[in-house]
Parts: sequence; C-alpha cells; structure tokens
Amino acid sequence: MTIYDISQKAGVSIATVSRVINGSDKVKPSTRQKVSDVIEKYGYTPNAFARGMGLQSLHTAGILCADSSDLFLAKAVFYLEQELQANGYESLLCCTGYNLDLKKNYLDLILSKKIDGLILVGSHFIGTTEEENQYIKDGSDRVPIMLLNAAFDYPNVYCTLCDDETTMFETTKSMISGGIRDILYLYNIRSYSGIKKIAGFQRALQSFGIDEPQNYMRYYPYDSSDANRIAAFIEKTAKELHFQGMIAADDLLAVGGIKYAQKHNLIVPKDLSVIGYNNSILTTCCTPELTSVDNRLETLTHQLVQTLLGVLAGEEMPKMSVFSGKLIKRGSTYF
Amino acid sequence: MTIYDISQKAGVSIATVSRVINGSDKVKPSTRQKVSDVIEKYGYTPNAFARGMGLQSLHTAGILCADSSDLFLAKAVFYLEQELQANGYESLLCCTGYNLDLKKNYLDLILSKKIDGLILVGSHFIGTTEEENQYIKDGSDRVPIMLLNAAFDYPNVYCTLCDDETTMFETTKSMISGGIRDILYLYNIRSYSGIKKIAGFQRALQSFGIDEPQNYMRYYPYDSSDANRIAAFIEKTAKELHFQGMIAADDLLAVGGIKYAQKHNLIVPKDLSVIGYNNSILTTCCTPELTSVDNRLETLTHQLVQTLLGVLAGEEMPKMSVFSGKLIKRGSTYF
DNA sequence: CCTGGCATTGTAAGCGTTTACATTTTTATT
DNA sequence: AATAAAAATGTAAACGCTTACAATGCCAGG
Repeated sequence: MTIYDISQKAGVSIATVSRVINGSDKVKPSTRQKVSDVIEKYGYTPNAFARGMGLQSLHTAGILCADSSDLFLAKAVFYLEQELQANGYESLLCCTGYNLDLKKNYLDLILSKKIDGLILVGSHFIGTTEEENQYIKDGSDRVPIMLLNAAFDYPNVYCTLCDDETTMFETTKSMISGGIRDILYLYNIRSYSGIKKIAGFQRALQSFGIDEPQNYMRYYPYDSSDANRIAAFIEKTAKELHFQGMIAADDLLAVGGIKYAQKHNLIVPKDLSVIGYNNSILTTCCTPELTSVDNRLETLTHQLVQTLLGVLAGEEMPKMSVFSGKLIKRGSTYF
Repeated sequence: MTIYDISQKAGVSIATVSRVINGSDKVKPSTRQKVSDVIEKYGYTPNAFARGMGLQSLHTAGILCADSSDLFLAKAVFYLEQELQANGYESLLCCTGYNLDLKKNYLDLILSKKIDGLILVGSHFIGTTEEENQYIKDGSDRVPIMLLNAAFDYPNVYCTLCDDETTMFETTKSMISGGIRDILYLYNIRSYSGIKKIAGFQRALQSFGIDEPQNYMRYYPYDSSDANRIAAFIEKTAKELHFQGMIAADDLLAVGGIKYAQKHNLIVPKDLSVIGYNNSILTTCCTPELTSVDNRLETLTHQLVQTLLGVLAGEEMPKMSVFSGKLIKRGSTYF
C-alpha cells in the first residue's frame, strides 16, 4: 500500500495525498476529508524511508549514554524519551559503555542523517580528551547536540545542567558547619559533572581552611557494582582516614558507605554522616535513609527537549540552561 | 557527498561502491581497496534514508517497554541494546507507560517499516485484553515480534522467558518448608509473568493444604513508588494478617516489607522473612540484605536477540525459550 | 462575456541508494 | 591462440515519497 494506491482510490493525485498527510498546504476541506477517509479505511501508513528521503528527517533524536541501566541515567533516558514522544519525536538509544569508544556509534548516527538531534546524557567524556571534544565539534556541523549535565561552548551545542559545583560546595559546607571536618569523598565516573562536584567539594574544604583535600578523596574504579563491593573498597583504601563524614558523587556509592559503617559497628549518623547524590530510589531503601542531592533531573530533561524542539524549529534558544540542586535531608545526617 | 561522488573519485561505478559498502558481492580486492580509501579519505557515510529505501531496513529493532527507568526494565533495555549493537542493530526505544495506550506508538513503528523487529519487554499487556492481543497479531504480519518474559502462541511471535510459575512455586515451597505458613504476597503490575508468579505462589500454598490463598495477597496499585510508601500500604491493608513471611513480585516491594518490619520493631528474618524478585541492586542496599530470585535476565536477553537475528536471517528458530529462575539467599530469610 | 488573479490540484523531477541484468574483463582449458 | 566459463564491473530501473512548477478551475470586476 503506497501513496499511489491511496491516490487512485481517492481519485486524486499523489501530491494531494502527500499534502493531506503532511497537513501543511492548502487542500480543499472536502478533498482532505475524502483522502483522509481512504487512508483511514485502508490503514495506510507512509513508508518511513521514502518519507525521510523527501523530508531528510525521521523525527528521531539520538540518545547517547554510557549505561542506560544505571539508576540515574535510566531515569534520564526515560524522561527524555517521554518528553520526546510527547512532541512527536522518537528515540534512538545508544549505550556506549564507559570506555569512550563511542566514535563509531554516534558519529555514524549523525552523519547518516538518521537523527535530527543528538542528546548526550551524563556526558562522561566532555572535556576529557581533545579527541572526544573533536567529535562533538564535527557532529554539531550536522545536527544540534544537546548536553545533559555538561557544558561545552561551541556553535550548535546546547547545554542543560545542574550547577553541581555550587551544589556540592553548599552541601559540603553544610556538613562542615555541622561540625565534621574529616570527610571522605567517593566518586567513580570522571564526567563533566563529576569534575564539577569534586571542585565544589574541594572549594568548600579550602574555604574552611582544610588543606590538601585530595587526601580525603577516593576514586572507585569499577563500572558497575553493588554496595558490598563499594564497602570493601572503602575498607581497603580509606580505613586509616578515620573520617566522620562521607560524601559520594552517587547514591549507590553512599549506600556503600553505610554498609561500611554497619560492618564496623559505626552508627550512622552518630559516628558517620553520609550524603549521596541524585536522590534516587536507593535513598529510602537503606537504613538509615540517605540524605542526598536532588539535581532536578525531570526539570533538566524537560528543558533540554524544549530547547531541542526550539532549535529544530529555527528559533533562537539559550545555549546554556542552569538549574540549582537541592539537598534533601534524611536519616544519614544529623545536621 | 553521495555515492555518486565517491564513484567519480574512485573511478568506478556507483554499483561497485555500493558493493564495497555492503561488503557482500564479489569485488576485486584491489578495487575494494581503492574505493575504501576514497570513502575513508572523504569521510563518506551513506545516507540512511536512501539506504533504507533500497534495503527496506535500517538495521533497527524497536524496544517497547512500560517504563525504562524501572530497575528491572532498565537492565533489560540495556542488555538488549548492547546485544543488538554488538550485532550491528540499533535500538529504537519506546516507553508506553502502564496505561496500555500503546496502540499508536508501536503499530505505527511497525507499519512504517522503520524497524526490523519489535521487542516487547516485560509485556504487561499480553493476555490482558483481547484488543491488545490483536495488536500483536496485526504487527506480527509485518515484522517478527519478540516477547521477553511473556508467552503468546502466534505465527511470527517468539518468546523468551523465565519459568516464573515454577520458580515462584519452588520459592514459596521453600519458605513453607522453613516453617512459615502465613505468607503475605505483594504484587503490582498485572503482567504475564506477574500472573504466572501468582499462580506459582497459590499452587504452592495449595500443595501444603493452605486454603484461600487470596486472603494473603495484596495488589499494590501505584505505578512507581518508594519503599516508604509501600510500607505504609502494607500497614494499611495487611496489618491484621499477622504474617511471618512475605514474598514480593519485585525487589522494591520486598524492601517495602523490610521497611514495614522496621517500623513495627519486627526483626527480619526472625519475626518476618522476606523474599524479593529480580535480584536487583536493591538486594544489597537494604538491611538485612534481601533474598531474591534471579530470573536470568542477561541470559534471556541474549537468547532473545540471537533468536531475532536468526529469524531475520531466515533461519528456523524456536518459538519459545524457557529458562529457570534461581533463589539467591541472603539475610532476609533464615531457611 | 471576458480577463486577471487566486485557490486548488496535477505533473514530473528529484532524493541516494540497491540490485537485476547486461556488458566487459579475466582466467582456464584445449 | 582461440574459446568457453567465470569473475568483475557497469547500466539503469526501481524504491515511495516531497515539492517546485505547471495547469486547471473558479470567481469577481469591468
């Protein structure tokens, strides 16, 4: 069933059918009705490829992320997909893993014109290497690139993010103000926002005259894991620190901290205060419940998609939209 | 830059370039090299739409699920994407929510020929209504439909699943054998596998002469939630039961059970044994850690994609592949 | 009744590939 | 060296749509 068949049955030309399908041009109401009826009757759906050839678009956005099963990224992907779908766009998902070998995957996606825009979620590679940055520059020639939780100043690149540096600065400050000066900072992915969080943490320490903050920082080098493995890692690498506070770049890492405390009969938060990040579902699964930073993911994804739609519609859009995170206090802290 | 430009620069015809791109036909090695070099040099990428027109395929599979941010579904989506990617297929993600209003979304996807196969993940709608079943029947005329964790006997529909009925039967039996006869069963989504789990639970109770199992079953009616809300639900609807065991259709629901116990000063597992399902990351986040059923998601997704690839290659493939789940014992049970 | 202008519809030329079939080149056989 | 067969390559016709431009139909104004 092609547009030609429909035109035959409706007694019009394929151009008229095309106009009805695309809604745009002026078609006499009675003709429109007649064609619509035939389309409805035969359940005709335009062939996507042929459509794409004419329109050079399939109303599809690419979503690129490291691991869509990560709690945080999964939520981001879901919100993005829903927002895109609500606006008539489909989502091509592309998971790269954490190995930065995404060259082929996403450049091909862009260059083949299969997508109208590319969304990079939790861009762990932005600012990491010049080579990776180059991919973004190349890609942005073809389609707009949207960064979620990363900033990169370049034409046709739009950023939507939480101000993680400030948020982490404030978070750390509130812990120090609560009387805790020995704070273990645990992080894993070296992403743009990860780097900002570290900066905020360090700045807070320095503002209180605590030197050599890197002494308190531990990099957890495993991609995915469970709380016990994280606890064991803390045990192995940070036991000598005698920290009374712990801030993690991610809720799961923080839960690992709580596990660690349990194994050493430390009471959370009396002996150890713990703060996570992302305010995920994990916060209410552990005991005590986890204080965590809400980084406004739903707001961010909404804004990002709206910006993308605006760009695609040819409107002038903000190159950068920044929102503020917020500390949600629960039982793992006493201040 | 089109295939024509490349053919010019390489001094061959477009057909030869096309053959090089598609790797298939016999091309003289020296010619292949020459063309490859030109393609490489100019960074040419074939136009996806035009390609789709010729091939009637873009090497893309549709992944349909209710909510890709759900812990279990997110993992499934990720595994599927990785497996598809490894085999040269891309993934079009489509999240339907739990409202069954997926008609438009996925039928359009199929009918427009944009995808080569459709994967339904955690098919909450299979067998629910005749209307929904009809969509699968209609769709399967066009592309193979792959069901993850659901069974549906129809031409061109292939199923890969965990034997949830038997697995839940065995799980329940082991709890009863441990001396617990008053078992609260908590479930939420009315999916195919959800129905099977219920059946397994009830069969186990009956096999031990425990009548009216539905007295012990509670349906948690909220889409997404957190552990506290689940605990409150149990408090509200099941307090009078005085159950010593709890089995949940999902880990999060089980964590809600642990929360409930904590609020009532019940010791898990002494006063209350809890078993979850899916063996997710949550199992090691709570205290005590959660005994849960591993339903072999990675195996299932692997098998599913391999089956799809086989079908697309025109091979004869099993219509149904069933694997067995396995109980992973942790601290929330004593038996 | 004629004419110009506008609304509507039709015609046909792409869009960039794939691939059946035709043609040319190479290789093997005698 | 001639010839048949096989291999490599080229030609051109789809694929199903969009859209610029052409053609038609219709109306009001003169």
